[in-house]
Amino acid sequence: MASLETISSIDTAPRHPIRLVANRTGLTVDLIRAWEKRYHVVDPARSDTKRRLYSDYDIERLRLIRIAKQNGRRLVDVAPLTLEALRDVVSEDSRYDQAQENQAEVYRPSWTSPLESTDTQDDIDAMLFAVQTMDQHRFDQLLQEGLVKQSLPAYLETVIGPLLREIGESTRLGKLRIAHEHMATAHLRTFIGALRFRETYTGSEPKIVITTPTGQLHELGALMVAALVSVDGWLPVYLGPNTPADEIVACALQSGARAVSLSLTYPADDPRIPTELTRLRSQLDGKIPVFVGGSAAAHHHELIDRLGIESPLTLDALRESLKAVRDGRYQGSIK
Amino acid sequence: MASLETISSIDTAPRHPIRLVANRTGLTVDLIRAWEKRYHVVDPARSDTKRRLYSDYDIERLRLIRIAKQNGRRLVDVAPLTLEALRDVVSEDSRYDQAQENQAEVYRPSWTSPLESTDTQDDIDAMLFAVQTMDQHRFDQLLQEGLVKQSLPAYLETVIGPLLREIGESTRLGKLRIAHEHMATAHLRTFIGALRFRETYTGSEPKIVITTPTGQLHELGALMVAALVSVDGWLPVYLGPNTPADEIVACALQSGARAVSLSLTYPADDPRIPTELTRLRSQLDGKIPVFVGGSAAAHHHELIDRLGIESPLTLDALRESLKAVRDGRYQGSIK
DNA sequence: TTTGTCTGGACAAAACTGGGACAACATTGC
DNA sequence: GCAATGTTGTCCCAGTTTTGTCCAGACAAA
Repeated sequence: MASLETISSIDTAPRHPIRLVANRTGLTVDLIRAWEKRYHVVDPARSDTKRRLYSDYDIERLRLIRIAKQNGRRLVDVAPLTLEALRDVVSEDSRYDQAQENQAEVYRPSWTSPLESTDTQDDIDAMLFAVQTMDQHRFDQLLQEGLVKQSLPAYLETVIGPLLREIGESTRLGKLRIAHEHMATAHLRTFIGALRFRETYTGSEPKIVITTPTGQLHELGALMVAALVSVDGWLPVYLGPNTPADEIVACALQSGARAVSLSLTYPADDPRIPTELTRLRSQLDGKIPVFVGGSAAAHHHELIDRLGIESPLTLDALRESLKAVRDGRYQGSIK
Repeated sequence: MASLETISSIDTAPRHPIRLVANRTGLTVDLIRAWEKRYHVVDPARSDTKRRLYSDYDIERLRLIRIAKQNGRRLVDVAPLTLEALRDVVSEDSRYDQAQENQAEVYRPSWTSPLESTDTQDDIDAMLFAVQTMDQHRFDQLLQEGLVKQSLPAYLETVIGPLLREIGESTRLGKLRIAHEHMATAHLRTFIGALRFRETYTGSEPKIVITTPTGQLHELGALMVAALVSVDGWLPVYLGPNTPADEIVACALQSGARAVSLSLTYPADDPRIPTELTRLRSQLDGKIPVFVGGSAAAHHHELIDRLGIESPLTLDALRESLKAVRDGRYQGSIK
């Protein structure tokens, strides 16, 4: 295996013991050995006392295979694939998977496991418990672990989003203290903020300005969008929350952005929103599309339609629209 | 005075008995000796009566090795590593999914002199320029590079702090737009927030609650403190900005924190500050010291003194006071 | 005196290895 | 539908390596 030509820059030097591989991939030690025994999923080098020694390349393979399985692939099918082929399979699944998420239960083949949904709910519950017990360290750990199991877009949609809603809800109902919510929010701000730096930038990516308009102080939704679009080859110009329309325009023009994305959450009926949106749309070159999302976007449905602003209903819909923009296929308000 | 920092600011003077080392690292005395016997993990100096005397350097090594083991490394593999190599291994392991693409080629223009003599003001100017040109990517790059040149505490004190002040000042004078400031602030929020995860935690660190009181919406100062104290072996419970006194108390008690730190910046004369501070001090067990810092702390000098709240003038003074608390040497308001 | 540290060695628990068994479940063929 | 077959995660075993703990007797510190 050491002679495998690797296009990617992943290190093939064998050095990691099996326990560490288990930690990183979320697989059990037994399972890693079983996979090797049955399908030669990996073929680790050995120490002088026959201990298995894995390379970074092996770990990445195992991680991807785990995600592929989570998406319903069979081990037999994915085991022989190269790393590149695995990447393709996984990224393809992540989108298809989410599209199905929004469809009727009936059509769902058995392999889009009940396991997955209960599994993620378990994860979220565990995170809520960590928040409730003020265990910031555990909270971070759970967030990191969850990310191993699926692709970034799927993770944002199925874990982070629901988690944010549940934290908000629990605080409103008094199940969590304000201090708990503060802690969780502050930590998520750091965590989500770091997500987009998992991607590598070449400098030639199209830019997108991401923020929230005046009066909207909650930035996590916008930050999620920034992480999300990074995956699809955008370079976010992230401005944080509460940016006046004029400033958004100035920023978009100066940076040469190809799109603008806003997040609306709370308060939903802020009277400044219509003013700001109108102002923004009118000052921007018509070629720069504006996207609006977040739970409060629905409250301004008519206005948004009238202004010719896009308002995708899911993160996945946003991704698709942005791909059209990026590839030059965007042509005004589609809807 | 030229800022010639030693590569690592860790003291190599041998002075700690084995018991203290065990307490600080969470290892048993027997184990420390066993590791030395079998793998020469450390090679402590000896007193004239053959007692082992460990340096801060040794302690750091042992701490890291313990964490490496928790991550699944084998003792045989990590024992021979240098402190720097250990740091790399550990931070790689605990943040395995954090893409480290910082290996980008460093083409250093001929006009920049060698690393040591580069003036920090030049760095800050370059950062300001990146902000002004909305070059977020470059801004991030400069931040990362600057961090390599010095220790984290020194970096916060000499680069990040001044940078924040200059950005604020420039915005007020109209040299920067609000959009620029937003971009910079949002990015720094992510960057500083991630800093404390350069450190690794064993779970046995004393905790410190860090936040800003009601009305204080700027969190970067508090976040800097969180990053800072992580270096000295504290586990920050970071609550973000704008936390009511009652919630701070609840959080401190629930998490079993050994200290509380607040940051005051703007507005300096908010009438809620005295109320909140008084409330906080009176509700907290007298054994939990409260520290207040930030540019607005001076405005409340008398009150702070009267309440017996600590108000160290520099980040360094804060570190020292916290060390006293951590090692049980704290005894009420010292001043 | 009492408590803590030292050395060297013994011992036991934990972890890893190859091999195999087995139950849960999915798929296929009828 | 139902039975046969295939897939896959988990567990058990016995032998080896690695690692944590304990002990005894000598000495040092408080």
